[in-house]
Amino acid sequence: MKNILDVISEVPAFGGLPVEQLEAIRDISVHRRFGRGEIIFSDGEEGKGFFVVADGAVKVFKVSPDGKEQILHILQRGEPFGQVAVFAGRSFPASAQAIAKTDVLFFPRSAFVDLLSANPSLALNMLAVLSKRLREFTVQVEHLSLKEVPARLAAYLIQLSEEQGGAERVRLNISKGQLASFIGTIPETLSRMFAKMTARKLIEMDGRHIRLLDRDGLEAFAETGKYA
Amino acid sequence: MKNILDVISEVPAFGGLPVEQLEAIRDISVHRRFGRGEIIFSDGEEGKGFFVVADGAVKVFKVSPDGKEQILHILQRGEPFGQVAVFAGRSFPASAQAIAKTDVLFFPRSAFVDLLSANPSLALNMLAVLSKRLREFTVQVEHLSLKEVPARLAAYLIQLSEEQGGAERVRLNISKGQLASFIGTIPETLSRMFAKMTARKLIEMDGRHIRLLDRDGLEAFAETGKYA
DNA sequence: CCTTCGCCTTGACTTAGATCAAGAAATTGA
DNA sequence: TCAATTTCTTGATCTAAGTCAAGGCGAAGG
Repeated sequence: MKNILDVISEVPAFGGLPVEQLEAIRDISVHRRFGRGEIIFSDGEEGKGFFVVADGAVKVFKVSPDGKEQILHILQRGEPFGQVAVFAGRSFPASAQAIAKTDVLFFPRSAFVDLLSANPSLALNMLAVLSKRLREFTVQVEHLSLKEVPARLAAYLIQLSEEQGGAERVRLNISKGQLASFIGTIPETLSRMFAKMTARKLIEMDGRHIRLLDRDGLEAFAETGKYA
Repeated sequence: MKNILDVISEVPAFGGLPVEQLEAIRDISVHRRFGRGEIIFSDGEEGKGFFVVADGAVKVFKVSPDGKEQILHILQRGEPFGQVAVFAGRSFPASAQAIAKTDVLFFPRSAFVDLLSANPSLALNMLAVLSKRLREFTVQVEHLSLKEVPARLAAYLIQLSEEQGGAERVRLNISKGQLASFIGTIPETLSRMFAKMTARKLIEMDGRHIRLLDRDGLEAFAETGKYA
């Protein structure tokens, strides 16, 4: 893993802070490492602090009594998770698991709250981060409730392409099974949708690589769920 | 409407603040009134500030292209809404409508951000409010994705009873049509579920009043969606 | 008091997507 | 490198819940 201060300075939530601030943040952080598949915390567990992904990737998810899972968020380098337990209610509202070998920084609650109290701009940054996550949730609820699976998948692919610089050829950063869980369906259904979109010449698939052949078609598809 | 300072002092987000603080908050607030059915803001619109319900009730919702709506939140007196646009991205992530004659207090962005900067404890309060809402969203996503309609309805009734002091007889504070939209279904389906739960002697209905006859049964139902 | 309008309920039917089952590919690790 | 395990795909079937259609019922106004 890189120098901790470098990692911290690249975290959006800590953006625009003076160096002394970043050093103070570094000084309260604790480095921890998780292997692929390791649980970082579980739904309902008491949270003594929150985390930032330094390297690797983490999924945050809920599980139903019969074992089906819904992924709420996939976190990459620089993204914080577990803050809800720090600012309200103390318990984690979902579970978190490393989906690759992962380095995280842990920030103990009280030390971090002290920093916040001394630092309005850090607090405003955190408000921005939580607000962004709330915005993402509104989209997730909208999708689950008002859109069908093909539309959710199309929207995901377009978003993925945007994250990867608008490339025509995108690479899934998670397995198809995980993707199914993220968009709120099961692998069988996802597989059928990929087949259907391929047949309609909207995409072309090669393992984890997907070529977006008809972005306008996909966008129309994401909007209405109907074939253009 | 009551004295503005009284309203502000009862807002959880402003809890525990000294009087001068509350007065400063009052001094930047703008009182506005909306009739039943009036739109307060629309999805995507630029947000110049956020709101607190002083009296009445507000729904925050998303609409699909074909007009179906999903309610994200019902807000009662003292609850803030529209903060996301203030702290991240500037546009409102959903629409808001008064569902009764409603008084709101409006807080302009920059004046409020100034207060936050000067006031770490106000910022911490806001972090707690946003975190609470994030927690609610995790439950909503879990319900939409992993539970069936009867389970979502049972969970809603139990929550409603808790909000009304654990009473056995609860009163719906929204119409059944709105309730359907809130739990992510349509009025016809909701109606059938009520009929089924009544037949199973889990509840007894009389207009907007519902008697919870078998709380354990409902809780089991909320958990598994199966009849105990 | 009766009429009207919005809200709710009930019935018949359709459908998106889940489940069950089996096999094919791909990854892992010995 | 090859066996083992996991992940993905495809087919057949099932089911929860949405759609369409028709009536009932209660609150609000003439």
